[in-house]
Parts: sequence; C-alpha cells; structure tokens
Amino acid sequence: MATQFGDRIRELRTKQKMLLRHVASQLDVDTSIISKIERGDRPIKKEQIAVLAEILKADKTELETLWLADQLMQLVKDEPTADEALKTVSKKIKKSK
Amino acid sequence: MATQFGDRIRELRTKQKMLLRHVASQLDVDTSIISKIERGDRPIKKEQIAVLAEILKADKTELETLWLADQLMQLVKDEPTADEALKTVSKKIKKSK
DNA sequence: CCTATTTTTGCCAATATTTGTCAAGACAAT
DNA sequence: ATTGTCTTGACAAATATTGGCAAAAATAGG
Repeated sequence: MATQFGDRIRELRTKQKMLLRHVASQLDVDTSIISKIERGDRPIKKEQIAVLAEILKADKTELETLWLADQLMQLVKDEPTADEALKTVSKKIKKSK
Repeated sequence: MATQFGDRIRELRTKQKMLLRHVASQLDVDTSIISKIERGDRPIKKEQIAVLAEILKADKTELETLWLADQLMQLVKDEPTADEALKTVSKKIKKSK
C-alpha cells in the first residue's frame, strides 16, 4: 500500500535524477530496501529519516510529518471510532503544550 | 506510564469489587499481566478488549476508543508536528467515509 | 504487630516481528 | 540481445513482544 512518505521521497529522488543505489549506499542498505520504502512495502526507521532528508536535500520536518501521518493512518484505518480518538488526542496534545 | 484504557478498566474492576485474579482467569492469563495492563506497563491485545468488556460488563466501543487513543498518544507524544499530522489524518478519514 | 490476601515487580524462555541481504525476475531504452 | 534500473520473494539474523513464575511490596483484618 502506498504511503504519503514513500510517494514524496520518490518524487524528491527522481526529480533530482538520483538512482536508488545512490540513496541506498548513503543510507547503507540494499537498494531493495529503498525501493520498498518508496513503494510503501516497508516502513523506514525513524532515525533514517533525518539522514534521508540530508541525502535528498529535503526538509526534515516535512518528511517527519508525513511519516508520522502515515503511522497514524495505519493505526486508525478500519477503526470505527477513529474520529473520536483522534479528537481526544488532539485536545490532550494541546493541553500539554 | 499510565493509560486512559488502564485507568478505566481498573476503575470498572474495583467498583465491582472484582480481583485481578477474577479477571485474569477469565482472560486466561496470569494476574501479573492484568496488573501491568491496568498500570499501563503492558499493552493489551486488541482481541482481548472485547472479552474484557464482557467480563467487566462495560461498553466495548468505549474501551476500544480509549485503547485507540492510547495508541495514538504514544505515537505523537514528543513529536513536534503531532498537531499537523493529526489534522491531516482526520481530514483523510473524513473523506474516505 | 501478625497473618492472610492481593497486587506489583523483575527476570526468563518462547515466540513473533522486523531488518537487511541476496538472487532472480521485470521493465525500459537502445 | 544487452545494459542498467527497479521490484519481488525467500531467507537468516537481530530485535521486540509475550506470558509465566516467584519473590517482594502493599493492603486488609484481626
């Protein structure tokens, strides 16, 4: 299943005409891993996001936000009460600030 | 760390003067597991929520919602962009309905 | 205070999940 | 057909999760 994060990093990579192996070698993993991450087949590890942002000259915060949204989405999809749960969390977050 | 879910089921259990072992035996686990779940030390398995709702004569949906909110909270706490991520997910959810 | 009961805690082994590599295959361009 | 890129599935190693157990700690009732 496609992810916002994966779509975005693929876009960033291809626009710069970088190959999977360029990214892969800098992230120190096999190209297949990057391929899968871009296609949403595998999750990326949180620590890798910052490195990836550097490699792609992208905004770290943007990528982290997309990644977080993907995580949340996976958790709430198919949940009938997703709406309510999201709401209460939002409120709690705001209070703790 | 305390959870909404754990706090709630402890409340439900103690108000009915049930002991950990009553719940534990019906859920077919050691009492220590229930203790930890109530205290937020261990996650409960999703399938166990429905059973637990029966045992405690509680509203299944309420417990599931609390559980989901806990999951979300754990994911977004300490995330600077939690707010924005939550927002985009809410929007996506609404659209897909 | 003593004892009995309940709850909490730390540790362990078993199990499950995640991670990355490798090799083979698909696809595109020429 | 050849070359280079990307995708896929199978696999092993590393990591995380699970529940049980036993001892410690807390609580309740005399």
